[in-house]
Amino acid sequence: MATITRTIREQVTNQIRDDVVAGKFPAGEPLREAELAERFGVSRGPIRDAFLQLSQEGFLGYQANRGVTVRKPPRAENREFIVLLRQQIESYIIRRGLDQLRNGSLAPIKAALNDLKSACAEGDVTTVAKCDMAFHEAILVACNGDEFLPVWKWLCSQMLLTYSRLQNYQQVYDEHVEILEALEGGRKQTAIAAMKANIR
Amino acid sequence: MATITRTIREQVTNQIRDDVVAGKFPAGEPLREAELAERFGVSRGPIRDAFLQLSQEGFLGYQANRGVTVRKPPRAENREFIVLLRQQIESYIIRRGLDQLRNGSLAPIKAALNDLKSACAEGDVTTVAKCDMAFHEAILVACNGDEFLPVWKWLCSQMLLTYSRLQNYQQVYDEHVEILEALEGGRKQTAIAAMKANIR
DNA sequence: TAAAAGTAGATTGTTAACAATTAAGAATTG
DNA sequence: CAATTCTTAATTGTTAACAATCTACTTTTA
Repeated sequence: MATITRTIREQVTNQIRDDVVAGKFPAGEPLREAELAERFGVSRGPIRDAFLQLSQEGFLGYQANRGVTVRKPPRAENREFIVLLRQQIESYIIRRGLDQLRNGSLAPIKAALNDLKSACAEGDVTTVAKCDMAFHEAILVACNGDEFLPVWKWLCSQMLLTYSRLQNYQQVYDEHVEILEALEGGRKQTAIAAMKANIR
Repeated sequence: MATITRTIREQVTNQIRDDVVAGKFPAGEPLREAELAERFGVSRGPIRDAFLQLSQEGFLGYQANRGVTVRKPPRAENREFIVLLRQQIESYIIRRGLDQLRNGSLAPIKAALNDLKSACAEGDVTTVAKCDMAFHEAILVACNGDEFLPVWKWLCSQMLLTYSRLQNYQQVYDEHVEILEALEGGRKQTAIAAMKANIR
């Protein structure tokens, strides 16, 4: 996945996020600073920072003086609406930014697709989910959509809390190939349609 | 405004957010931990936490080892889209949650409206902006929309970075009265329409 | 002179000790 | 016995010292 992490806070944040997505912590149970600090072999500082950030991202719930807990996934009706919002954001960014997309900027997207291919072959749900998001994020960045990354990430977090995706990894991969090809050919409407179909 | 703050991190976060909204820091200029720590008479810890949170909220931009800066407001075209998203979220929450709204839950909304009235009389843009948002937030909470608060707040932050609202405070207040009356009467469509007209 | 390498100061990142708060059970009181 | 008040252990919040990193400037070198 080639994620460069400058600080140990980022490492810890990424690790905890992955663990939450992987369902390693029971939803509702509190996460203890000291416990995780010991597990990672660091002080409580970076752990606290990670908790704070992941609360903002929507994975954890925070209460003053009472710590954090894993958030429960959104109710089905709300999830539908969240999916809709995410579709709209990605559509908007492609519609507005695809034209400025240089050929060189396709490289990160292709790399993300490649990671996704490996993950699908591997067959690990969590990794597939991560690579799936990374692919979409690469598109957003390439289309100058950085401004929307925080909202987009929040929406993704809520979707990831119930990533009950089809088991057919081949199809997951194929859908993304379709998106990339449309982007590459500059076929804006096709790309948007393929992207919408993929987000669910 | 009656905002209870348990920890000094919350106090500091709120204060800095207000100052950013009030335009007290020039956009692009870095904010220094030590400087603000001294100004508030606290250590750097809570300041760092505040920086981290406000970065997530969209007010500040963060770079590892290089601190934070005030974010530039979104470009006009993006702002339009942000407004659209916020309208959709508030519409959705009212549509889905107004029916369950007990009469007792109207109290916080009325209180917020009262605060807004004072702020409009006072005539301070920043306070009006804050009370405006507080009113909408009260509605979202009353309609069980807590789940969406983080995204909603992010969208608001981006709007607040360019709060170039009409100078007519009387109209601002009147628009909100209209919303409350529709809610009170259970006229869902009217409430949604009034709310959409108010968000811009 | 221009580019590269080194250096000092400023700034952020991390740690560990200390303070404040919370939660749960024991003791007390009516 | 039920409700309330203490007490204590666990946990989070805050602080200040220390470490790592970056920035701008100076020095070196071709």
